Amino acid sequence: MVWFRKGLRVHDNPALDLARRGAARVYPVFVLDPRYLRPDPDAPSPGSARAGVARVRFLLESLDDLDSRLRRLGSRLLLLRARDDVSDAVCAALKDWNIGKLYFESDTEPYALTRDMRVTDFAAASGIEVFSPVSHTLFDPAEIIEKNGCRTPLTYQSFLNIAGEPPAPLTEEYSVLPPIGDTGEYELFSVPKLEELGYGDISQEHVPPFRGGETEALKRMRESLQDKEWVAKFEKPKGDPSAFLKPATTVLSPYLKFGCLSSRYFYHCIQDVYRSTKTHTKPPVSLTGQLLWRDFFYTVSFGTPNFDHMKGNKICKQIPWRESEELFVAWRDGRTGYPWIDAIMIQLRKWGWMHHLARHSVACFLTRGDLFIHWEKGRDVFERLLIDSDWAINNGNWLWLSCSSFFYQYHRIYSPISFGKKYDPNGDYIRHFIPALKHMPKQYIYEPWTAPLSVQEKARCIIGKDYPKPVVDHAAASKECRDRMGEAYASNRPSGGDPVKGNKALNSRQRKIYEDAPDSSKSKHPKKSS
DNA sequence: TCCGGGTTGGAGCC
DNA sequence: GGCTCCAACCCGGA
Repeated sequence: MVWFRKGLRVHDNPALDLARRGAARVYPVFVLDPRYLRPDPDAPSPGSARAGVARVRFLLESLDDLDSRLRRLGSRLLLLRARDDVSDAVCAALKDWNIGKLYFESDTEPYALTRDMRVTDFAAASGIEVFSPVSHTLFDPAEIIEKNGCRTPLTYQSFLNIAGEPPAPLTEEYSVLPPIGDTGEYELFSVPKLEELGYGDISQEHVPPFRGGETEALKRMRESLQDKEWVAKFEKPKGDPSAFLKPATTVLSPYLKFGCLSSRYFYHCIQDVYRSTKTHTKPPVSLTGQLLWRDFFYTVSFGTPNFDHMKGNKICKQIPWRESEELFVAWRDGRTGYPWIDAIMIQLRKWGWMHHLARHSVACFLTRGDLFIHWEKGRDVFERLLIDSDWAINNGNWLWLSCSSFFYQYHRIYSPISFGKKYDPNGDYIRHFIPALKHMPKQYIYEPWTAPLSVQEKARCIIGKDYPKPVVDHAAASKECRDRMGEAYASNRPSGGDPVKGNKALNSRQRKIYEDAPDSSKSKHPKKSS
């Protein structure tokens, strides 16, 4: 049996390749997970508690495509439906079909580790051999950590220093797979339509411009790599987050997330392009650098207990984030009154994808920039709605953007007004995703509350009625956030609670008293005074 | 203990 | 578009 979970592809699929070499009959299985798919009527948008309909749609398209590709090779996808736990369904099929060898791609996410452990325990007890190759990432996270003296690398550079060159992908193409075995009494489902999954009326839901599946992934990759100069000059931080008709990146992330595209194959193809150009950019900003970032976050997340939480997470700054359901919901639903922020959140809701820097803008705004709301709240929204949502990368970037880990320059705050304006002064991106602002003149489109009433009337958009007033004043809110971050950092300093050391840092209360003192401005380094 | 480096800030200047 | 300054963070290596 080949058990598909991620890795929804035929190319560079070591689990599938090992299975076809090792058996006369192969059962390619995918189990629909009710924990992932069960409709949640209380969710803020159609879908399950874990996934919005855009990502469910992408998954179903990917399964459909995988099934067609397997059928072309004389096989097919055997789709099972778990009643509750996926591992139970796999174990039942292993037993009922009398399987001798089980192959699946290794998955390092906590949910997957628990699920897979149940299956491997059952297999061991039943005398079933298990093969679980690493092929979702360039490297094996466990191996990287071991090479680093059993310490998890916590900076990109230290990760690069030990990573080296990734293994080559499997490139052998084959025209036939062993046929499927006897499935006995099992009812074989075809891939369901989204409409059949019980998400209610989804006819009004926007269909994202990205279609799931390996076929689409390979096509998209080839199109991206065709422009060799673009590939060679790619610098991630220089991309335009407001570009939506033709995004500034490859938008291969959803395909990498589901494994429709092999990261090793993609890396290999980029290297091919580099060989044909005189010069090319390098990590961290280059295209290969992006794949290495992905592996970096997979490695750190694997080596860090409670990576997806602030509490109990050793690498995460403990910050007293503020509770505000009202502000949180305004952010989540694209009603902050800052058009740049709201347009991005609406793009997320509709497309399940936004440019990386757009994600930065809204993540900074929610956390350390303006609202001072917990990054875990934002993480949950992204995790549910993004079609490329990936546990390691999503959590890693929320830690980054909230200045909780990896990145600490909390005084660098994205302006919800000027950051978008420098890429898109006319506000076309905003006009596209927020129709209410379509006729707002460009000089007011990023700050519509400053438009005179006559202008608002002419644009048929009254602020406070047709489009919300800003929920906070950015200048004041960001100043307050900076102060709060400074206090939180002071409390996090290891020497903060140790009275023995002479150079102890001031805790937040002491610091406040110190800074309120009349002549505090004379010393630039209060923490050094003893 | 010091110093250089850190994928992606903003504002003002040329 | 690129430079500098702003105010100042943490980490890793020496």
